[in-house]
Amino acid sequence: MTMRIKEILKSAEIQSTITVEGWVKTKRELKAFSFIEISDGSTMDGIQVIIDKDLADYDNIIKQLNTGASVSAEGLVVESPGKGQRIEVQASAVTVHGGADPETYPLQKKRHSFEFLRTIGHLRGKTNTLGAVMRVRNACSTAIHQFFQEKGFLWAHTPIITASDCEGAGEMFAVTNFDIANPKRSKDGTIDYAEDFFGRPAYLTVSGQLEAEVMAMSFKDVYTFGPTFRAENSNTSRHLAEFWMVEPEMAFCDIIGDQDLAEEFLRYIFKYVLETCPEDMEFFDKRIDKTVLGTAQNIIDNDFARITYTEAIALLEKSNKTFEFPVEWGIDMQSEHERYLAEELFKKPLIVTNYPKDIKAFYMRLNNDEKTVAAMDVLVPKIGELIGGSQREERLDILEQRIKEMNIEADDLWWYLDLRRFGTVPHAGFGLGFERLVQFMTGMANIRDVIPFPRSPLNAEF
RNA sequence: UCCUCAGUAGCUCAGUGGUAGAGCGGUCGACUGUUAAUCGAUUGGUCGCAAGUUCGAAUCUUGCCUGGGGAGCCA
Repeated sequence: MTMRIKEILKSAEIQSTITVEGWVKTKRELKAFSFIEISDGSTMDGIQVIIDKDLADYDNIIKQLNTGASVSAEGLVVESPGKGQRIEVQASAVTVHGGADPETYPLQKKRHSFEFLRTIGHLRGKTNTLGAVMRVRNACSTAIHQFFQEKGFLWAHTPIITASDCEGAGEMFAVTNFDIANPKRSKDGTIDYAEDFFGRPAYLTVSGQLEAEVMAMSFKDVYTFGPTFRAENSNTSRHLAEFWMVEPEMAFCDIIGDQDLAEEFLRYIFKYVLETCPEDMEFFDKRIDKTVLGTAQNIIDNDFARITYTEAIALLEKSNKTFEFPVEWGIDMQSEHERYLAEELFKKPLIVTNYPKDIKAFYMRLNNDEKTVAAMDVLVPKIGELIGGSQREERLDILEQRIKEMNIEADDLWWYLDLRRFGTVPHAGFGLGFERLVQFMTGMANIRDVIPFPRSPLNAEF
């Protein structure tokens, strides 16, 4: 295997002969020779290759080496006399694998809008910004696994297809092998799901949490990291129909331990990415959002603010700001409220805990005041809710009571309730929207630009 | 789904009732160890789609489609 360009730029020895493989970023033709900049996605910078006019078939090769063409170039590594790069390659043999007609190749040597790049999703990974995004995204994934593995968490592969429609986290996509124009029907005309593949209605998962709880009851500390699906007709810069979610779940853990983990987790990831992708992070800070590096450092250096929901409402009430949605105890906080707290008041991530029970899910642990539950949201500037978690209700009688109050079908949850019958224990966990994390970290304004193949309403082209 | 703004050359946009424009890109040439090279010339259009008003519509009206921003829902 040949060296990646990142390695070549870092450690190729002067006067050694190497082979560069990649795609042409720019070509600059001079009279006696040409400069070709080649990149392979391993790093932001390309490598400069000099092709001398003496090279066999020079005119034909140069004619093909337009932006986007694929090429292998063998040559001698030399110190670069020009500014802007330490080394360059004096080509001795060049193979063009595939040209890219400049009349029709959509990527130009200039800035493109992200809206336009979304229309050429199959090519946009070749751009500086999307390249940097994908490398940071990769580093985030690695950091997540490394963080949990170092702590002894078990990576639990929770199902993508689920038959329980009681997860309560949003609209679901149906999964069926019926001919949807002609599904099997009962005598009364309704669709007969007993005849469907699973013998019952099935859906794409909206959360792996309930299954993660199952795994935590055997393995103590577990996490999920996989795709999640929401069918809401939601069109915003922070929603996807298919996104990746990270969900740790810890037995013998309360809401305080949950918050501690969330904070340590985010700090670890930011640190890892700053160490492994410094050029990409500098690029974001310089070209995308000037607060990127400051935000990262802020997370690494400072504790998150921690307040209760009740305190948050009090802060909003005395803020003297007029909100579109009026503030009073019991409301579900709106985006404008969360953003005020995170962006203006605290100017850093904050964790809000102990929300009113009526606005939270059935599985969250009821507090002693019997009005609030042990929920926690991590709110960050610009994104809003990055993490949502809770201590889970481990007491069977109270959980059954809550399920009844919220009119949820308890029969479907028999296995979930069994966890409280057989060796129940206080436990807690949270869910993190992976793309929101990448968005927050890179400063990218639209979540569709931090995933290679975004899925959103009317968008599944690539 | 709601509110709002937009859709004109490959890209980014100007043109707001009277002959469709600029910059970038592409092409050709010149020049130069260049680096989003530079300079000159040149190329390029079903003005989102459909209907309507008008002597005349990119421009005004209506409907639809698509995209951006915001909201809701959520991670």
